[in-house]
Amino acid sequence: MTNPTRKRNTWQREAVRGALGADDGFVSAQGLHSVLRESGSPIGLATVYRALADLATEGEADSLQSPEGESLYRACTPGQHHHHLICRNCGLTVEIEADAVERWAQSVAAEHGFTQPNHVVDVFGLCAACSQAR
Amino acid sequence: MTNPTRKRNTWQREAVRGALGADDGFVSAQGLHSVLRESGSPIGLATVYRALADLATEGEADSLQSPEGESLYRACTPGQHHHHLICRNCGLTVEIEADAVERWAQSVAAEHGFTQPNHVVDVFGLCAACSQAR
DNA sequence: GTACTATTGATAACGAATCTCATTACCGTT
DNA sequence: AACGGTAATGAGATTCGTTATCAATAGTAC
Repeated sequence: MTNPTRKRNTWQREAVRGALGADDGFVSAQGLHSVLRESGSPIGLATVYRALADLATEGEADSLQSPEGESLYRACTPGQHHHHLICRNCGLTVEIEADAVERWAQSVAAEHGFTQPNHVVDVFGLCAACSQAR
Repeated sequence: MTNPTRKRNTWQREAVRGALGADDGFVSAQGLHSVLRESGSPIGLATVYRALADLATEGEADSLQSPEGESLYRACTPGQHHHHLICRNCGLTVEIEADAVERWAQSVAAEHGFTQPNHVVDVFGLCAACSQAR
């Protein structure tokens, strides 16, 4: 049946995946682009945006909006649904489990007749280090 | 001591407050501006942005980011901390209590040494009506 | 190698939100 | 009721993150 080509492997996508995995916090598309360029890669900005969007829809990356409205991305272990504890000063991120919250969101949605709940649960704060530095 | 003037009452602010209270879902600044203009008000867009930002900091309005990154506002009863269940199709909003989630956010932040937790807990879904319409 | 076409990337376009600054008008004071 | 200091307004310009355009490039199947 000559498997129809659906996705091609390019060094650009690998570069984005690699750079995303190398960072342990949330990064913006522009930030990631800068990092890649500074490390010598001639990758284009639009490509970084596209790669990140793809990774996010494929479940290989988590995405969220910073309080300022920027889209931020972070590599994650696929298949796992989890939330984050993020330092609003240095960007340090801790993955947190929230089974209880999952169930709560589901039930609260169902209670009011809502379907396809898509919850946003993230905690921004100051990490221990940044707290002390003040 | 001739109490120094700090805030002035203008019909523009009242108009924004009124329009915000008249809507029972979350609205964008631009949306609210359109509504006001269509109802004959010559209010300016920048003023709507400023009024909404003020209302939000004064605790008279809740604000959140839509999944698309837009800032949305909604009138709320001051002093009460609550979260929302929002229809991503029609904007219908239900205020939900989440004491359990409050405590969870606090404790999870403390567990990891984070201070000043500022959690974002909102559930987007399809309301009963919009679910049926599909 | 060749052909087909998904992907790339420089740049233009878009849109939400903010800034500028001259004008307006609120409000305490006279 | 008029005055004056100044907060507030608003039209337009500006910023900045993100997406669209489209010709050129480069995977992949054959």
